Amino acid sequence: MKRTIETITYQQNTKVLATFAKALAHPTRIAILKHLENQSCCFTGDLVNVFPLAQSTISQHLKELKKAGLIQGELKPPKIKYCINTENWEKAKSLFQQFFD
Amino acid sequence: MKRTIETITYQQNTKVLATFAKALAHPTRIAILKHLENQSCCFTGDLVNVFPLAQSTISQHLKELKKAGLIQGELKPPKIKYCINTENWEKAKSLFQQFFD
DNA sequence: ATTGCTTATCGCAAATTTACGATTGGCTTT
DNA sequence: AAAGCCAATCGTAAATTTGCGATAAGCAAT
Repeated sequence: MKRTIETITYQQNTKVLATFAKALAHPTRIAILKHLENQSCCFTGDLVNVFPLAQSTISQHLKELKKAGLIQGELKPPKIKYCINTENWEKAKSLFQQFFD
Repeated sequence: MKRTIETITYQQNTKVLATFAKALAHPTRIAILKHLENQSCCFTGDLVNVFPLAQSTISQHLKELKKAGLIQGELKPPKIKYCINTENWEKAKSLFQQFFD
C-alpha cells in the first residue's frame, strides 16, 4: 500500500468501531447475523442451504465474523454451532450508538 | 471474483446497511466523520492538516463517504465545505439501531 | 489573460477481499 | 481400523481498496 509517512495512530474506539463496521461491510455477513438473531444459533450447513454460495465461501464469512468477535463457534460434533457473541455484540451496539449520538 | 452461481439478491435494507458499514470500515473515515460531528463542517485542507495522509488520499476517503451519502460538499470557492448529510445520517443511525435491536 | 489557491482525478503499486473447487482435518460410528 | 459427515483450510483468480506523487480542473483575484 506504500506508506511513506509514519503510521497513523487512531483512538482505540475508532479502531474498534472500524473493525466492527468492516465485519458488517458485506451483505452476506449482515444476512448471516440477522439469521443468527432470529435462530439465536445455527450450523454452517444451514447457511449453505440458505445462501446460494459455496460452503467454503460461507466458512470464510463466518471466519471474518469470528475474527471481529461478533460470533462464536461451539463444537457440537460433527457440526459446529455458531451463536452471536453477546458481550461483543453489546460492545458494537454501544459503539455505533454513541458514534451516531 | 468468479461468480458461477446466480447473483444473490439481498433485502434492500441489508444492502443499504452494508453500504453504510463499508463507508465506516476504515479508521480514517470514522475519524473524519467524528471531526465533522464536532466542527459540523470543514474543508478538505483542514483534514490534510489533521491527518498525516496525502491530500489525494484524504480526497479519496471523502469521495467514499460522499458516495455512501454520509457527507455532502458545498462549493465555497476556492474551497469545498463538507458537512454531514443529516438525512442519510439519520437513515444510517436508524438502520444500525434496528439491526442491533 | 495569467497567476494562485484548493481540491479532484489519474496512474501506478501493493495489499486485501471475495469467490470458487479441491483437499484436509476432526470427530463419530460402525 | 475404516468409513462418513461436516466444516476449515489451501490454492487460485479476479475485483476492490488503500496509498502515493503528479497532473488537471475550477474559481478568484490580479
